[in-house]
Amino acid sequence: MTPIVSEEYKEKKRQEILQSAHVCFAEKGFEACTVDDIVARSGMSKGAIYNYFKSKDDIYLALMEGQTHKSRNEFAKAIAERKTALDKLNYLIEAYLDNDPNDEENKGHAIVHYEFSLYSTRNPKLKKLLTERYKDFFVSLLIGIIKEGQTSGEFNKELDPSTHADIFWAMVNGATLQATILENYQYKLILKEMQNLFLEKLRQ
Amino acid sequence: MTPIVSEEYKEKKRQEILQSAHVCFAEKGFEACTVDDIVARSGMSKGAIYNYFKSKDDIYLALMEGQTHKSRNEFAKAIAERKTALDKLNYLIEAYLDNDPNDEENKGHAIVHYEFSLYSTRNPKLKKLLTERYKDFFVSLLIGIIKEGQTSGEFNKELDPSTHADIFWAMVNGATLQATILENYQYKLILKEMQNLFLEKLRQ
Amino acid sequence: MTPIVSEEYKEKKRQEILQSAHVCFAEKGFEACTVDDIVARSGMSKGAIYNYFKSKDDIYLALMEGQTHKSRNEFAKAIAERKTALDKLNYLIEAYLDNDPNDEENKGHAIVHYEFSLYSTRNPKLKKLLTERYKDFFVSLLIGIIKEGQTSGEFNKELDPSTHADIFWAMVNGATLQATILENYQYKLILKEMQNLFLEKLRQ
Amino acid sequence: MTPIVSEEYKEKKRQEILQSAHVCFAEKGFEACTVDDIVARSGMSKGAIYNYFKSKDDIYLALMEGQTHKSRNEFAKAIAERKTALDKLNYLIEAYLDNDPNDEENKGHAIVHYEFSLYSTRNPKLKKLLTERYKDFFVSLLIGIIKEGQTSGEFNKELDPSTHADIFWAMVNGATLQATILENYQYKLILKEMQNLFLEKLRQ
DNA sequence: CATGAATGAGACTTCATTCAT
DNA sequence: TATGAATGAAGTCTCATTCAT
Repeated sequence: MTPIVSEEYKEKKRQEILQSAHVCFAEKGFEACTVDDIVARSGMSKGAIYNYFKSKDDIYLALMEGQTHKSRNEFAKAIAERKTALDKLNYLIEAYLDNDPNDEENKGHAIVHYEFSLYSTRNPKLKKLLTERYKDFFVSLLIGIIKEGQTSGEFNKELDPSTHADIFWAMVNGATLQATILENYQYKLILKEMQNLFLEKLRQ
Repeated sequence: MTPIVSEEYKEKKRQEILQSAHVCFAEKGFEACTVDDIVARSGMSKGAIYNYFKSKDDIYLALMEGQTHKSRNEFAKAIAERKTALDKLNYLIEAYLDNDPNDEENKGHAIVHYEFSLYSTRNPKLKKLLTERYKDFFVSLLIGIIKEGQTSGEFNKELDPSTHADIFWAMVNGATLQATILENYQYKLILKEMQNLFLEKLRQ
Repeated sequence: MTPIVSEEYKEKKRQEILQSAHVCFAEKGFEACTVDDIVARSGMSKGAIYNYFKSKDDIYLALMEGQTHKSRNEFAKAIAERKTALDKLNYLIEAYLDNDPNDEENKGHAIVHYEFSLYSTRNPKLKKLLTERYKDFFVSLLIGIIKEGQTSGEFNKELDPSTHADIFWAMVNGATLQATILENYQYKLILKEMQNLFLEKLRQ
Repeated sequence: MTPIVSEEYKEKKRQEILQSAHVCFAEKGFEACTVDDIVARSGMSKGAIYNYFKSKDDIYLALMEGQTHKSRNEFAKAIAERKTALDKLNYLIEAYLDNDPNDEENKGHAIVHYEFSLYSTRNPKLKKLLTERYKDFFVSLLIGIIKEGQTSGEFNKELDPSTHADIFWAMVNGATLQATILENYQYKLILKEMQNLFLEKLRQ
C-alpha cells in the first residue's frame, strides 16, 4: 500500500482546518466553539478533521504553535529596514495601533490569544513555552532596539533595557486587554499617550 | 413566624459557596469548572447552591462584586487617611505591589478575573456590567486623586485625568497579566518602575 | 394534648391554599406551576402547605372536587327562577356568553378545567367521577329543560332529550375550547349562532 | 463524497422517533412524557433523537404537521372526487365518524392533540402556529365547500361561510373532546345528529 | 481517506418534598 | 403547627468522539 495522497495535500488540509478553527475560536472562544462549528466553517467532514487532529485540544495547541512563528518574521524584517532606534520603536507602536481590538477581527485574535495564555497557566509545559517565546522574541526584540538607541545616543544610557522591555510589553498588553474587555475603550488614544510616556522616559 | 436561620448563618453559607467556587474557578478555569465541582468542594447540595445563587454566572458576579467591595472599602478608607494626592497614589500602587501573582493565591484571583472578563466579552450584558464597574470604581477613583493633585498643585494641570486614569489601570493590568501568564516575572520591579514613570509624568 | 387550632381555622387555611393554587394552575398550567408559586401567592410557608395537603397532585384533586359543587347551585337557582323552558335555555347560553375565554380569567379557568379533564383520562377513577358529574349535573339539567319545553309545547316532542343535551354541551365545549386554544376567536358570535341553530332545531 | 445513508433511511428513522413519541405522549401526556421515555421506547440514543429534532416541542410539531399533511392529502383527494358540495361535506363528517375516540388509538391521538393545544396556550409562538394551521387548513377547507354549495344552489346563499366553518369545527371538536374525556360517550350518534343539524341549517 | 449518524456522558438548572428548629 | 433551607433526582439539551459504510 503506497500512500494515496501527497504530503503537500495533507499539509494543505491541516492548514485549512487550523485556519477555520482560528476563526471559530476567535468568534466564540475555545470552549464555546464546537467541532461542528469548525466543520461548518471548513466545509470538511467531522471524520476528516479527526483524521488530522486527534482532539479539539490538539487543534488548539497546533494553532498556537503556528501563531508563534508568524509575526516574528514580519516584525524582524520591518525593523531591520528602519535606521534609527526611535524609528524602530515607533514602527512597533504603530503596528500595535493598527491592532485596535475595537475592530472585530483584532478582538477575535486578542481573545484567543489571552484565553490560550490563561489556559496555559495550568499546563507547566505550555507556560514554559509561552515564557520562552516571550523572552526570545518580544523581550529580546525590544532589548535590541533599546540598546541600539543607547549606543547611538538616542536613548538614556542608564536605563535597564530588560526592565524597560518588560514595561513596554506590559503597557501594550494592558491597553489591548482593556480594549478587548471593555466597551468603547479609547485604545488608540491610550496607546499614543503611552508612547509619549515611554519615549520621554527613554530619551530623558 | 420565627426566621429559621439567622442572617449571619445565611451569609456564612454564601461565603462558603463563594470560597469554594473561587478555588474551583482558579483550578480549572471558569468555563471548565462545573457546578458539580463546586458542589463537591463545598460539600453542599446542588440545590443549596442554587438557593443562594441563581446561576453559575451569578456566582462569579458575586465573587467579583465581593472583591470590588472589599477593595472599595479598603481603598476608600486608606485613601481618605492620606493627605496628599501623591500619598494616595503611592498607597494604591503599594496595594497592588502586595498583589503579586507570583503568590499562588493572588494568581488564582487573577486567572479567574481575566478568564471571566474574556468570557464576558461574548455576553453584552456582562460586558456592560464590567465596563460600568471599571468606570464607576477604578477610573473614578483615580480621576479623583489626579484632580485633587492638580488642584493642590502637586500634579501637572494640563494632563487629562480620565486618559491618565486609563493609562494607570492599563499598566497595572498589563503587569499583573504578564506576571500571571509568564514564569518568574519580576512583577514588583516592573510595577515600581511603572510607578516612577507615571509619577514623573504627572508631576512634570 | 388538645388541638390548638379550631377546625374552622384549618378549613379556612385549606381554602386559602386551594384558591391560590387555582389561580396559579390557571396562569401556568398544572405542571408548569410550582409549589413555590403557590407559596408566593398564598403568602403561606411551604411547610404549612404540606401540612394541609400531602402533595401537589393532592391539591389539584381537592381543587377539582371542590369545583364540581360550585356552579351547580348557581345554575339550579337561576333556572328555577325562569318560567319557560326557552327562558331557561337562553339563560344558560347567556351564562356561557359571559364566559368568553378571550378574557384572561375565564381562559385560566378553562385551561385548568380541560387540562384536568385530559389528565383524568389516565385515571379510571377520576374519569368515572367526571363522567358522573357530567351526567348528573350537566346532562340532567338540560334534559329537564328540554322535557319541560316538550310538555309545554315549546319544543318539538319528537326529539330525544338526552341526545340533544349531549349536543348542546358538545357545542358549548367545542366553542370554549377553540376560543381557548386559538387567537382572536369570535367566541360570542359563534356561540350565538349555535344558539340559533339549536333553538331552531328544538322549536321546529 | 458518497452520502453515508440514504434519504429513505433518514426518513424511516424520523418516522420511528415520531411513532415512539406519539405513543409516549398518549400514554403519559405531552409534558409528563420525558425525552428519556422516548429514548427508551425508540431504542435509539438521546443524541440520535436530537439529531433529527431540535427539541421536544419540535417533535410534537412534526407529529402534528404529519397528521395535518396526511389529512390534507386524503381530504383533498377524496373531496376532489365528490361532485356536489353536499357529498363533500358528508364525506368529511364520515371521515370524523371513523375517528371515534372510543377506539384506543384515536383516543391517544386526541389526548395528545388537545394536551399540546392547551400547552401551546402559554407559548405565543406555538399558539400562533396552531391558529394559522387551523385557519389555513381546516377553516379554508370548509369555506371552500360552503361557497361551492352556495354557488351551485345547494346551500343557503345568505349564510356566512366563515362563521359556519367555525361552527362546524367547534361541533366536531366538542364531540371529540367529550368522547375523549367521558366514559361510554355516544360519539357516533352525537356526530350524526350534528350532521343533520348542520345540514338542515345550510340547506334551509 | 472521507463521511456524518450515532453515542452517551455530562452540562446547567428546577423543584417536589423533607425535617431540624 | 409553622418555617424555609436543604436535598438530589430528574429534566432538557449539547457535543467530543467513534465507526460502519
